Amino acid sequence: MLVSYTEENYLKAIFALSRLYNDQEVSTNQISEHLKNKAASVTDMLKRLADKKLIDYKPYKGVKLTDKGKKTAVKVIRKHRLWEVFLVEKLNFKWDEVHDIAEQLEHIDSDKLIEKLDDFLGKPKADPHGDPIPDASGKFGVQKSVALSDASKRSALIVTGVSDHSTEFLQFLSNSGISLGNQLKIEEYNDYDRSITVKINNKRSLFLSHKAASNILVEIK
Amino acid sequence: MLVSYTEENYLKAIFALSRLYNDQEVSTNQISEHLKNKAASVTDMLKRLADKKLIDYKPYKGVKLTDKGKKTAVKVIRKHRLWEVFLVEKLNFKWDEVHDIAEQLEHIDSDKLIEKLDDFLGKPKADPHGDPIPDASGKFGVQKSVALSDASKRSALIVTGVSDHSTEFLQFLSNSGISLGNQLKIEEYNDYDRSITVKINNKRSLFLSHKAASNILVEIK
DNA sequence: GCCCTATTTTAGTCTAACCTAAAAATTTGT
DNA sequence: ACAAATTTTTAGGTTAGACTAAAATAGGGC
Repeated sequence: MLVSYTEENYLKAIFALSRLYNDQEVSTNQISEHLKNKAASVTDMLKRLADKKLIDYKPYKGVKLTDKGKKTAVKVIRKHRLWEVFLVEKLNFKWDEVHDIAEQLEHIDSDKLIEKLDDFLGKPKADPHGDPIPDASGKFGVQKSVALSDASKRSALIVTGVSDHSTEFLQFLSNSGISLGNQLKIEEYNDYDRSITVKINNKRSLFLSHKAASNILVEIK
Repeated sequence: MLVSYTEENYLKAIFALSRLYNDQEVSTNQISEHLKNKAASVTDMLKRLADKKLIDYKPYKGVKLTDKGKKTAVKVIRKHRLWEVFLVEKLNFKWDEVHDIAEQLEHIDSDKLIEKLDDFLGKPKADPHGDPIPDASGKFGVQKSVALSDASKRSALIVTGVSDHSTEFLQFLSNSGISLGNQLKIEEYNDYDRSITVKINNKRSLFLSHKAASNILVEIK
């Protein structure tokens, strides 16, 4: 069965949101904010996706992707990230220019094309933003930790370690309420002094200097 | 003003048909056959394209592209052919596999992408089928190819392209052992059904129906 | 010039994907 | 526990782009 451009975007949004919120059910409003359309339109589409067995949908209770829906979403993500690598490494785009173009290219429908592109690029493991590229079977490779200051904005992150082991820093973390295993999401990135605001476990917000952020290690969930 | 995927396909069809028929007005039926839509749907779309000043449309009298429409059509053709070069030269697709994929890629909307792709490919002058690639300003290089069915007997001819890009036809050519750059010479011309016999590279002889010959483009050596 | 045939347009439907406004269900606060 | 606030769904409308069936127009042959 064919999945439209628009349906793919909904599946991708649901996949991203469910990762962000600990694999919980995703609500209609979350999707509507993410895609910037009205909640009523989302309900409409959810019914269509449920008919196609791409999601499990119980009215008022949110949605989850089925295996079929997850497979479709992951494939779109694979295509998106491979195209981003192509744009940056082969066509010399800057990493912050490629998103909108990849947003279009990700919907090109040809399995043979994806695999040949993957070969051409040398089977890269991550895109230019550091986000992992799932393999042809849909598996994401093991994550390598990066500094929080280098992490990409849209992903859900897990605190895995620190690179400054001083008592002062560890105390600072403790006072700030950050500990190993916490989930972080970058909310804002200030170009001026490279400070950031993060949300911890989807609850509190916290301001962090670049210095602090550069010493916190995270991996993409 | 934005031009949709579907509108681009209509403009491309009108451009191709008007070239095929000496820049005359293109009829509703010609377009409907070319795109395999019903004539009523075509009329519908012609009105929309006329509203957007992409075509000149007089009911019952056929259509012509305006300068704006021609510019849009040529840009789509440029994109299509550049992507075909990419697919064949970089991703190692065979020349008869690329049409359907390029048909999707041609609608990706980013001027910067086209120009960077053009640079990456070394600003090619023709696609893998021998069709010329217009430059960024929309100019085609000189083209003097004619249909094999219209070529004169006895001259040495070089295969430069095809006018039917269907997989079926390209496969047929491949099976018949005809490829770009081959030298052909017309040996016999049968008035009854306008079929011909050609000699390929001064070696093998091959029988070709008028239909096949009319879709092979050659230039006089 | 007029009839016949082929082409083209009009009129009315359909579906996907959006929208607004109103109703229904759920969650929250006290 | 129940009223208020929030979220979600329903109902009904819009647009692009397709369709079928019927009406209008154009063009060729006599």
